[in-house]
Amino acid sequence: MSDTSAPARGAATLHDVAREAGVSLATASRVLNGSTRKVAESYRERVEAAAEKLGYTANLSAQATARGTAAIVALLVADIADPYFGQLAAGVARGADEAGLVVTIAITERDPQREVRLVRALRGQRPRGLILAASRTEGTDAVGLADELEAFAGMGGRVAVVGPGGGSVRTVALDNRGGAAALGAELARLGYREAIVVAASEGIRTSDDRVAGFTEGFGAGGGTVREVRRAGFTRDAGYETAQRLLADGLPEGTLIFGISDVVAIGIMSAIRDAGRQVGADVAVAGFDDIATGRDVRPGLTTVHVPLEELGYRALHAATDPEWDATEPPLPLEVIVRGSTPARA
Amino acid sequence: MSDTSAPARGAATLHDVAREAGVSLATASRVLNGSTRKVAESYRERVEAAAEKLGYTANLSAQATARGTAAIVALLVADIADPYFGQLAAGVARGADEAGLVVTIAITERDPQREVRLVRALRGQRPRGLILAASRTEGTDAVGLADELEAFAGMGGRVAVVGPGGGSVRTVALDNRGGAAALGAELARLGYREAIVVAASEGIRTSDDRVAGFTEGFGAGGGTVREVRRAGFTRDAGYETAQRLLADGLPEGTLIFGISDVVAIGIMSAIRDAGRQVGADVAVAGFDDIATGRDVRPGLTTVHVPLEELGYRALHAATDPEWDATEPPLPLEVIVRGSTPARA
DNA sequence: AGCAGGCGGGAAACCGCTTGCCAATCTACC
DNA sequence: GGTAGATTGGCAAGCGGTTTCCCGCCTGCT
Repeated sequence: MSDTSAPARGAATLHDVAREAGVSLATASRVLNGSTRKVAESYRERVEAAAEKLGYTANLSAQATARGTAAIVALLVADIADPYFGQLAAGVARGADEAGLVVTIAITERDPQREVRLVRALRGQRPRGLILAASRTEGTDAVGLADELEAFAGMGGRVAVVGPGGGSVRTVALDNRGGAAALGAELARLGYREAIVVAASEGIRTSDDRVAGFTEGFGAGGGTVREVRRAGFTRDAGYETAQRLLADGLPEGTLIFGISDVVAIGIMSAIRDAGRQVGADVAVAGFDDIATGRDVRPGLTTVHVPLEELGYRALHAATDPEWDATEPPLPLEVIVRGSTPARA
Repeated sequence: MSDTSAPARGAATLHDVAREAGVSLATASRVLNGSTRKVAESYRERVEAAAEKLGYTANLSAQATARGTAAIVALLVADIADPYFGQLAAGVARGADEAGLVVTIAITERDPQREVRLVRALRGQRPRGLILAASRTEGTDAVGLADELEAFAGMGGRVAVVGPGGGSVRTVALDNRGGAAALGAELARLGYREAIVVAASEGIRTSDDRVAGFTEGFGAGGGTVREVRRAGFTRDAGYETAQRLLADGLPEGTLIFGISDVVAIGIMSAIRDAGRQVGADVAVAGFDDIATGRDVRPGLTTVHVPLEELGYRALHAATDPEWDATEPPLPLEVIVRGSTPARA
């Protein structure tokens, strides 16, 4: 089908196109890749025809080498199978598509060491920007992420972190603390008085902020956080922690706040598997509002985070030269569903 | 922190490293990037020290330009927020990481036009391989995907498609038909006699195969597929279709087979929202065994597809020079959960 | 001691594309 | 009709690496 005058071997190069069109390399380049210089209509047509005929596609690597920067944005997530990151990635991908950028993705598996290695590797691509969406741990970061990021910034790349940022990097803020406080307040209003929080380990900002916010809001409403259990960000961590909690004996009417929806859903499953009832018996709340929260029964009470939009914004933070740092944080919204019925 | 003898501007280049180490460009290249040629230990050390000191990272674009091929594998999915693709992508990412490849991802949004455009764009990266995971539509493909893929293969790239493949491309097979048949048979055995299938539009191979297989297996067991409703592959499509189905009147004991878990979960939600019971009242089954299927109640009966492994295999199909096309397809397994209780 | 052969460093060509600069052609105005 | 100025091709020098040769030097064998 497409064997017209097949280039000897491999892809057609700009050279081939130029020759085919009978113009110089420079002219062909100017026609095919955005250049400010004008090219006469007749030439332009010839070049375009030749390119079409040869099925020419610019070699992005060569282009990047010549231009010194690649039309790439790198995305670092903890786990792409996690719906939280999936939705976020969708937003990033949409923005990238609009901006004509390619997105490369890397998985940290929540391992800080790995994260540093990956940033270093991605740096090699000379991407326009780098989006860090893996939950970052606080301060010290003994392993040198900061250095690596600095190096990246030093070569002209922009770094955007979603979630608790800080420092010089651009941050797409998420008011974890405020959202959790609102959730806590609402739950206190619904009549809950005792809560257990299933969080990630201390030092993970996202987790810490949510715990702090929740404690604050719930406390202000007259509730007490009886205990903070440390788990992880996964469904299974939630499941297992809840199992232990249940084994220890969980009075009716207790509320469990899972640090994220994924965790909360694991908790719900454990409760049901133990023969208890989610809702009136043991209430559960989460955070993020991932799609699944609508489909479990009872529905999961949570704080809505516009994940897709978050990713979209992160993309822009990581690529727009003039990014408005003052843009207001995305609004979070408490969503009450059946997993936390009002207490009598 | 890292200001030793900061390169004038931008990243350190191999040039910088060579100069710093007092060796030639060639030697530095040989030390830092896999070369078969040996370099004396003393030189090697000097170069490595220099690289370390300067925080050198090879410019992948330049490397790709010089080598003619990039250490990249491109992944095309319909929707990265969909857990099916998320898990698949996780497998791809794992394999890529092991192989030292970077993965770039693109979203087709299930639009064939877009898909062609994306393949063309990705081609520009000269990736080692391309993984097509977006459900492909049958035959004709008026828009020229085949040509585009051929062009890609022509320049030395490998194409792997997961799911119903065919033609010259490498295929990571999934026995949709057999799996669905097994599911149908099992459900018939459980006592179901009437089923409604909620599928995607005709022409989508994955959907067609599952419908055919299910009809076959269910029929062989004595059941009848009363109707095939056309929807899409999304949760909402399932939800809405089920709503209509319910409005039309759904006799107790009916079984609804959703073409994928995502669809089936939408169906379950619609049933419950309509005040009916999932299970004894209206039974539901899906296909894929996404993680969420465990957490809804009742649990979703489905066919287990090792998605992560599927992605992992796809990665290899798309990159290994000698890929064993005869490798047996991944085993599928029917998983019966509460959404399809045995009928009296 | 003499010579072949292997080892390994370095110069330079090249990968595909961009872009600064030069020069040729064209337009316009006096 | 001549000349200044504006257009717009094309040449060639990069961009940061890789890799082919070439060649000097060290071994080892006779």
